[in-house]
Amino acid sequence: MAARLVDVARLAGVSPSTVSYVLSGNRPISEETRRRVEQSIAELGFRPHAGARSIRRQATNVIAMVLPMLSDGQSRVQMQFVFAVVHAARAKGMNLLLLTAEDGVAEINNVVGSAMVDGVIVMEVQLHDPRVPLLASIGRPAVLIGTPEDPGDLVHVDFDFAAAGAMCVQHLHDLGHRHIGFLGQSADTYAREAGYALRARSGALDEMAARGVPPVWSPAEASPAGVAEAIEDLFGQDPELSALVVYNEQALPLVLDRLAQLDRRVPGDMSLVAICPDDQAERLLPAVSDVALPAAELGRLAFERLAGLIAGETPPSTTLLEPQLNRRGSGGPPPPRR
Amino acid sequence: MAARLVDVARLAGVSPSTVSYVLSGNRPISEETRRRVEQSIAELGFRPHAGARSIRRQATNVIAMVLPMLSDGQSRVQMQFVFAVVHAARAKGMNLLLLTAEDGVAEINNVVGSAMVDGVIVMEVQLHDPRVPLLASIGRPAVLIGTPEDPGDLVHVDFDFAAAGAMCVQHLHDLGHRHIGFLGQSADTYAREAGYALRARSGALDEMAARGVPPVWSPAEASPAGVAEAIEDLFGQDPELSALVVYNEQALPLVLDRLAQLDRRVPGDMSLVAICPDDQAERLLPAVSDVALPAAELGRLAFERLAGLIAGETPPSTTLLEPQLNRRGSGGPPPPRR
DNA sequence: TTGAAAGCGATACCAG
DNA sequence: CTGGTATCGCTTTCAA
Repeated sequence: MAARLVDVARLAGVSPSTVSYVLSGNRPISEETRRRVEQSIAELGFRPHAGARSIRRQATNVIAMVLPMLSDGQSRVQMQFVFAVVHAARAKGMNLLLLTAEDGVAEINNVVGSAMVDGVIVMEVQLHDPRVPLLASIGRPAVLIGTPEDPGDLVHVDFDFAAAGAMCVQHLHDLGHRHIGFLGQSADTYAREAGYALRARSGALDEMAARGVPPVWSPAEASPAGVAEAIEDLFGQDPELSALVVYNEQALPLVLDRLAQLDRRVPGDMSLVAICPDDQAERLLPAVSDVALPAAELGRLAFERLAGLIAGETPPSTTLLEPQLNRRGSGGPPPPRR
Repeated sequence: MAARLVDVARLAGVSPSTVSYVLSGNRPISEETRRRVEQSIAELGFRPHAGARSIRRQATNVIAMVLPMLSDGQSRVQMQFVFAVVHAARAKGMNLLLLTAEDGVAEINNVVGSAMVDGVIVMEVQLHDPRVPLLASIGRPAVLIGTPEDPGDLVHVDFDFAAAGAMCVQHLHDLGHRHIGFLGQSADTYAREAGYALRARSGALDEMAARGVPPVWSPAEASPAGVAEAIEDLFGQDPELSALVVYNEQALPLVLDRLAQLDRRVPGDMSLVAICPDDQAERLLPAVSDVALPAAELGRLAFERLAGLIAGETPPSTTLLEPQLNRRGSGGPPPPRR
């Protein structure tokens, strides 16, 4: 039922190869012939069969992206990665296949092994990630979003989370704060060795240490109870806390709520800096100063690196986006001693 | 480099057809032969070439999902659709190809026309959606999430937004409220005739009318300023408002913030019911009563319908999930007259 | 229970 | 500038 290339050829009165060359542009075609062929293609609504094509070409024009584990649409950041990649891919006429991390290594093997995709983007890579050696060994184009402990030669792009954490502390310290807490991701994020979480935390804690600020931190679940607990924990460690670095996009609004409940005004009693997507910090009350997490940019970048690899280029194996601070209403000088 | 079927055959000392039959199970194979073949497959790490396979089979085992326009990961609901579909698909060994709505009808045509995918799921269908007639005409398996004005025979799944809107009003009215406002989606959502937005709104407004409640509503942008404006607008229309139906997941936290700013306590001064994903309402302070938007379930359902169509079944062309109310802390009796 | 061989739909080399 | 045809990797009929 679907028209095939031979049908087009017949209708246009040319040979199949000619039609193929009109399609690919790999050989000069007379104006007249091209017109007839294109006319026939339109008339029949012909589309080259992707599968048939992929067997002779060495490519499918499809790339795969591996979603993070347990992903039920929780995190905005992850979504932004995905959307940025789809859009970048579609803009270049490529298609995106989504894989879930649950089946992990096996699924990656499947889609690249069966030549379904030309390359793979893996997000949420962990410090010791079994997918990393796999990707290294299959030797097909692959890009990591995130930095494993040992990336080998694998191309990876990342945000400099350590610098981001340090920058937050530095900002608050510069405002005069000498008692700063770090409110981080959920405990199990650290447990599974998510690089971004570990690096942001140590970036912050190291900077605290370097500046003589007592290093205080707590993980936090993104629920009212979890946040309340984390904040209590932080104050327990240092009752003089006058500033918080929050790296937990989901918990951020709850942190504001909780501080309000505790009658700590932001920024009057407590200053805040977050590491999170910029539009998210901007929308809060008060708008929160942040080190913006450039998720969309990272996604776009990851795609570009992958496209480069597929095209046979040799992109830089490491790219680290530098943090930038956006000052908003949530930071101020520490309150006078009570 | 990648092992091919013939390589397996050679190594196992059998003919290619035998290998193929071992793979497909379409013909009895002696235990001994099967063992040798499977051994060879494992040894060579052989995976059948998906493209080559798709040209003889009538299927690719891949389905496409069309993302909404302008989607930058804004909406949780949309994400949940996507994740639900990927997971459902992966669980059945199928793969998901993501398309963006920007390239619209053309891209759908491309991927199904070129036999890249066995079927398509379209989300965020609008009342008059050009993709609907297209899908109807190509006659390939397709499922809509959402209900266009004229779905024809197209299989679609949806949440009963009209009933949801009505249920919210009913709940508040039953609590004693006689002045209820509806705070909806952004103005342009209505402008582009998003079915869910229009139906939820008219469900609510009709129910208000039926109960003698003055029908009051306002669209709202999901920003502090937008929400402030919408709330002012609502009070301008009816200063006696004691309850709000909020159908705007992104604005919901901002509504709470704004009411707090205006010194209206929830639920003391103002009752609230939201239409939004349940976990989102649950996480607020106070936890918000809601009519849960079953995004994940809709996504799963959409996939199942599509899988049915691909398998040659004839699933019901319409499926409407019924709303359900979750009572939480944000609803109470109206305050005594001031 | 197995093998030989004819395709599937498009591409690209070899000729002209 | 164009045509014939081998070929890609797998499936499936036909034959044994």
